[in-house]
Amino acid sequence: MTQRKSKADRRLDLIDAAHRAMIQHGAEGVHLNQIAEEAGLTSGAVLYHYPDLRELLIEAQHAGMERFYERRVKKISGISDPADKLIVTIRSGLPDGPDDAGVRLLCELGGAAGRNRVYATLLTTLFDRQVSMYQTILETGAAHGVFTLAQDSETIARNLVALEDAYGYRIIARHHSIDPDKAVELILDYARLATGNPLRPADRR
Amino acid sequence: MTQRKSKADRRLDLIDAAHRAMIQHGAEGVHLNQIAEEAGLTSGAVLYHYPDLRELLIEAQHAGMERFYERRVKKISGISDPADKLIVTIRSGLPDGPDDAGVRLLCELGGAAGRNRVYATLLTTLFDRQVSMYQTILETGAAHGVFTLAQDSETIARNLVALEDAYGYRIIARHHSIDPDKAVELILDYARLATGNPLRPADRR
DNA sequence: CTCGTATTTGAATCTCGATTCAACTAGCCT
DNA sequence: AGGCTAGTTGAATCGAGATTCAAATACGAG
Repeated sequence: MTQRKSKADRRLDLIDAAHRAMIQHGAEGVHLNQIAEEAGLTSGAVLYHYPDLRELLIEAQHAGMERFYERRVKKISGISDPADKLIVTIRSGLPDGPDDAGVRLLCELGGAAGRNRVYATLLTTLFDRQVSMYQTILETGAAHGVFTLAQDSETIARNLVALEDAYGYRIIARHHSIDPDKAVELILDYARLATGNPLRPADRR
Repeated sequence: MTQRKSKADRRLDLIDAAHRAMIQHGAEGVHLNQIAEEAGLTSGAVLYHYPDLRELLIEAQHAGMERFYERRVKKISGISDPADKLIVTIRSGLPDGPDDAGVRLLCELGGAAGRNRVYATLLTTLFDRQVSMYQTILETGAAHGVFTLAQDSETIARNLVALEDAYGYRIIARHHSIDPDKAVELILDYARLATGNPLRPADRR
């Protein structure tokens, strides 16, 4: 028999297992047995901890989203120059490539949000948090005089997050001429107009 | 017994029925019986025409996408002023509201595209066609001297389509402060920077 | 009008995943 | 050590939906 764990520990394991299973089989198409296998348990054990599967799936989505956001925050935390920060932030919001697991899951959620209010709320919250993140960067840059905002910071921030989202979908769908680098370039083209800053990526200065 | 139809006619009916069923039950969650009911037939009859259900679903998605695109083309076909045309085009790419059936289906597809190459291709094609549509408008406007493009037309066009897509998702997810009007405003804010044209919506001139 | 066949039905069957639950056991408590 | 209990198993059951197919029938051809 698999090693036993406390209820709390096991639930954390299961959230993780469900997350991995969803990435492989789709947010909505995932099966109980796939989650059980991913956790190294049987379906009965999963049900013991989560009699309602939907609850587990929601927690797993929530965790995945949190992870995505935290990683972005961490990546930019050490950067002080607003222009650099903006560039790195844009890059960190895009998938690494068509197989980026985290972003793929977010895309799946986007599709389900039309039918599922909980997912819709999760995504809306994530969107708003990302907007705030960008707003902070934009306003800091404006205060330091490196950005000259052509529009109010909320408008720019929303458009930046929107562009990120949309190009994420394109990359996941394997658009032949839009890869992560190209997407960064496209988004930066907007950011340059909006901030009045040339925003040269670090490796080209 | 339901009225009999020729193979070709019935297949058209079924594509339509599948489209309606997908809108109600989700692009991937839809069931054979739901399609049959929508078509006024039994499941056996559906299978008779489409032994492989996936083929029907793909054709239905294709049809839905075509319809979406054609409607946009029609809406802007009578407009000659490039600024007006741009504004109307932007509006026509957004859902009417959270329950807009056509756009909801497209959103579902976006989620599935990560796992399904056919859907990915369909969406990529749609994206590129929309980009071309915008490029034409932008370059016509530039040629007439009403637009002063801040970037090459492909960049602007791609960003416009991307913004449209992303705000479509937000609207479908019922973002509390982004409705179709607000989304148009946000996209126009970018379009103004990119075209150098004030782009006043018709009702405010 | 009648035959022949393409289309449709509906009931039987199949499939597969969810759900239940009695039995089993790992690990804690005393 | 021995018992207690929470966690886990696995086999049985359930159920929803897909699939099959013989029978029924609408409709066109001749």
